[in-house]
Formats: sequence, C-alpha cells, structure tokens
Amino acid sequence: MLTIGKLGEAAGVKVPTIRYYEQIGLLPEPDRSAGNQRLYGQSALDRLAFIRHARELGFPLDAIRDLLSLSDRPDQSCAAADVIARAQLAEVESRLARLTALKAELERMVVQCAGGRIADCRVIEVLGDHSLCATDHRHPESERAS
Amino acid sequence: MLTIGKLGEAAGVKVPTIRYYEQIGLLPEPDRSAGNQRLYGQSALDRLAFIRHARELGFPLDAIRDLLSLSDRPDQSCAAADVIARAQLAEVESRLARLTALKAELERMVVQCAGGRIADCRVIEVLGDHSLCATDHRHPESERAS
DNA sequence: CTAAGGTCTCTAGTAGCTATAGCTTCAAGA
DNA sequence: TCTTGAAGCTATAGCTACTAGAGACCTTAG
Repeated sequence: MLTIGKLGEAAGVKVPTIRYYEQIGLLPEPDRSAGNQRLYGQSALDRLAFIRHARELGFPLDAIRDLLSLSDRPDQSCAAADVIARAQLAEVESRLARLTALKAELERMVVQCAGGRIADCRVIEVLGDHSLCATDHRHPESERAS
Repeated sequence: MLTIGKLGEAAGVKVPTIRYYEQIGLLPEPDRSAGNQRLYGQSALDRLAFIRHARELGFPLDAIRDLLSLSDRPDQSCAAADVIARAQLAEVESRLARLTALKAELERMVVQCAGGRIADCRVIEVLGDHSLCATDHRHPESERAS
C-alpha cells in the first residue's frame, strides 16, 4: 500500500492534485490508515497514471472522466472512446492552426521593429491597428504556460 | 461619446469584459452621465482596441499592461516592447512544438482504433500506458477552447 | 523520546473572463 | 405623457485545473 506521497511520486502527480482529483470524484476515496492517512493500492496507481497521461495529451478532466468510465466497462464498444479522442484531435488541430497564424504575425511584428523610439515602433503600431495584420487571428488564445 | 454597449460593439469586446478591464486597472475609470452610466471617448476606444488586438495575439494581460504604459511614452526606446513581443513569440513557438507532438500522438491513437470492444481499444490502452507513445509530450497543455 | 518530515483539513488564490440577481436609467412608441 | 423593453448599474459567484498557505496531526529514523 502506498501513502499519498509515494503514489504521487510513482505516478508523477503532485500530492495536492491527487486530493483534488479525489474531491472532484475522479479518484475514489481510498482506505485510510489508523491515523486517518490515505492508503492506495495498485488500481489507484493505474487510474492516476491514466489520468496523468490523458492530461499530458491535453484531454480536459470531463473527457477523462468519460474515458475512465469507459475503461471500467471493457466489453462495450469503443466507439465512444474514439469520438472523444477524435474531438481532442480536432481541438488540437484547431489550436495549431491558430497558433501558426499567431506565430507568423508575431514574427512579422518583431522583424519589423527597427529598435528606435516607441513612436516609430512597429510592435506598438501593429497592436493598435489590426488592419496592419496579414492574417485574421480573431478569437483570443488561452494563456497558460506550464 | 459612447455608452459602454456602443464601445463594446465598436471594439468587438463584450460589456462585462470592459467593466472587468476597468476593475483591474487596464482601462481608466471613464466619466459618467447624470444617471451614473459610463461614457467613453475616442481614446478609450483606441485603448480598448489595442487591448483586444493584443489579446487576439495571445499576450497575457500583464504584458498588455506593460505595452500600454510603453505606448503612453512615445519618446522612449522601444526595446522593452520588443522584448515583450519576442517573449510572446517564444511562448507561441513552444506551444506550437508541444501541440505538434500531441497531434501526432493523437493521430496515432485514433488511427489504430479498430472500432472493436473497449478491452481491445488502442485509445484506452495508450492512455493507460505512456510507454506506448512515440513522443515525450510531458507537461500538460492548458485547455480552453474559445 | 524527540525531531523532522509527511499528512490532514480548510481556505483562498491564479487567468481571464462569464453569468446571475436585483436594481436603475434611457429611448422610442402609443 | 406614459409605458415598456433594452441597456446600464453593482456585487457576487462560477468556470478550469490546479497551487499555496495555515495550523494541526501522524509516522518514522536516530
């Protein structure tokens, strides 16, 4: 049996994240030790590794929830899993397209910057006037590095 | 003078978003009408359009705050603006690289799905076992469509 | 037995909004 | 002039997926 720290280490997930997954019902409530500490077995480790891997592939937690409940019923058709994976692929592709356009626009911007005064700066100028752009890049991009 | 609704329409920004920008100090508090409604002039429209465009290019609000204060001092060097834009470009490039790897992995996954039972499903199988992956794709990707 | 480090619960914070509730103000039609 | 509906106001809570902190308790090595 693993304590929460060992489990996190084994799966590559931080301890508060595990407790968070339990709280939102993604992981079942584990048994507790006499001193009220969580104790996990192999199945919890498998499940957590599954979640982590799906997160790395960008699946949102709701999709992961669905995928987990599918994997709990191994005799059913995997069509539903396929749908979820394809949706994720489509999402990634659309984000790729947008980011590619953004990259082109940002490159245009920084290349044109002559390094003079703000008043002449292409960066500031382009930001102030969308018509100076080559591409459309409408709809903001979510921002979070990791 | 524009009401908040007209301003939002003109700049392509929703009304609550404008109030939010004011609240976090990105837009100055505008004059009010006799009935306490916000009234905006041209400069507010310019500023909001700048913000919107920078958001479309993926700049985080903190960076936009810096860019705005730079554009308020047109006689200074634009080096700082250049730094911010290059940082954003680097961020976009790193996200592109990650998404490209994800796309490849997801494609591998859905292509291999033979459409049978869950127990045989490559989608579920691959998610459960990272060693089946071709690429590394560690570190989760932020999820938010828009 | 003690000290260090892991674990417990609970709360609040992050980014960038969006949504709701319950109210007031404004503009146009009858 | 009255009315009605849209648009505005404030304040609060919610979204995703965590992360950070406080203050108390448990466990284990020396």
